[in-house]
Amino acid sequence: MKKGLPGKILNEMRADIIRETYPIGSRLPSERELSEKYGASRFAVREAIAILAQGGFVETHPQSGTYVRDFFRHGSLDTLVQVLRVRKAIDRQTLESLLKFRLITETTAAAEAALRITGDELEYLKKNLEHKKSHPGDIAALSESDFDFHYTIIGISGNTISRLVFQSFRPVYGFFTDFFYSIRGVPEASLKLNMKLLRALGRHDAAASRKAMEETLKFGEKKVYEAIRGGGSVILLER
Amino acid sequence: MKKGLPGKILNEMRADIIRETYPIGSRLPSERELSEKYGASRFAVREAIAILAQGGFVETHPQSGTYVRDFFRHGSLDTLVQVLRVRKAIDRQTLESLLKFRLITETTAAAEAALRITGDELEYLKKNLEHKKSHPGDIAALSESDFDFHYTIIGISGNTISRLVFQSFRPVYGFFTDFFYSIRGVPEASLKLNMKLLRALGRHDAAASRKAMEETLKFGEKKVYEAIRGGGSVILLER
DNA sequence: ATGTGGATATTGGTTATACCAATTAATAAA
DNA sequence: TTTATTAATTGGTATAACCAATATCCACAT
Repeated sequence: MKKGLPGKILNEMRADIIRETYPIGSRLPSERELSEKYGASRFAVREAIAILAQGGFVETHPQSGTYVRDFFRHGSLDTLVQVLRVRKAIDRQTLESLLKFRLITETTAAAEAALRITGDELEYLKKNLEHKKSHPGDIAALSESDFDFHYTIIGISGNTISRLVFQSFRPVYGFFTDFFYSIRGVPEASLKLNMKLLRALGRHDAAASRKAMEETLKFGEKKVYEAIRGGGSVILLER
Repeated sequence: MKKGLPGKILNEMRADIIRETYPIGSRLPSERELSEKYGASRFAVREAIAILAQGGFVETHPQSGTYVRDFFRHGSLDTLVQVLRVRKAIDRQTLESLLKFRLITETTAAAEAALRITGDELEYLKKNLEHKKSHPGDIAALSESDFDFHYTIIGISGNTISRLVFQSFRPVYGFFTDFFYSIRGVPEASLKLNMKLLRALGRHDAAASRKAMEETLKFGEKKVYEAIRGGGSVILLER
């Protein structure tokens, strides 16, 4: 994250854009006005705008103004993640996309990982689950371990693209897992499924690993869908 | 892409970092030195550095300097794409990752698309292939149509994540397709496979669509691997 | 009343200069 | 040799100013 004064301005402006305080297509106040509003110099504002432009949130027309772009249309994965961060909500279609995406990429990753995993890597995953086991009530610890567990398996699978995509979601991953692990019975059941997966990886059994990952993810899907049943088209991610 | 003077500086500096003219971990020259080197003001340099920092290429330590980060480790998908743009080369592992990734995501997308595709969308894809057919020798046209064809199908599938990931590769997609369509016999064979896929989509046959997409992508893989056989660990993407 | 041309104010793009605070390097003192 | 002090360097920030292109508005001619 960007630090300092320009970083503060950046965050505020980005939030204003995402919350549509500045609607798509509208013109932002001039740099001079913005600098006055934020009590900062024009350059702090310019730096923030430059980064917003890079991120696909605005586009600048010299001698005319800076305009809000359709960031859903022109944005990247990082844009989506930033939108999720600010809104702390996800629409149903994007949630379904995400869960389906995880299913196909991570089951494949598990199968690949089974063929490649080393003793050290097995040991690392084992420690990860032990840590989970020893912190049954600590949601934050469970969340962090969960990310690490899945990220590590994708890393072992060797697929650079999947790894980078998964990495992109790190800033909002906790939104989902905090919610998930707060559901009664989930930490225990989840740990059990993780251990099943770990054993399959230890046997270098690709088919069983794929199956175990599928079970793990489908269990997660099921619990999440149950919890948000009737939640409308937009699902809040805040606790 | 960033325009103007800061944009020029940004591109040069990013290229220098990616080419390891400034090695990972090293300190960049001071802002004052850089501004002199590029014949620009310190602010133009600062704007460029701010964007580089946002992209995970550098990190700034006040009163000490700006240092090159390990952008492969901390970077996102966009980082990888920018690296490919500059290097015009891809290592074997990343190429394999990319092809495998496409296979699992796009076969699934084709199956989903078959269930959702509308008459207008079918018509659009049909026109796309007709355009391809009428420009048999025009590599640039074939490349652009190819991206559009696959991107449209992913869009129809409704998976937002897959769509955003595919979108991220747009800036370098041509590197691959320009190479691909230059191979003798490929344009014709590829078109034939695309048409088979289109027919399957038209019948709303998910299984056949998945199969046809698989054939299309595996044909591409095969041709690419044949062409780069013995090409070492790094494959050049330049023509 | 309407359309047109041109003066004027506004906007982003860029530079120059300056000061601060913290870090680092050089230097002097113990 | 070690420590304490000083000086130079660095990124962070602000003010002021000018340019060139754009948008706006008003006077003028139709």
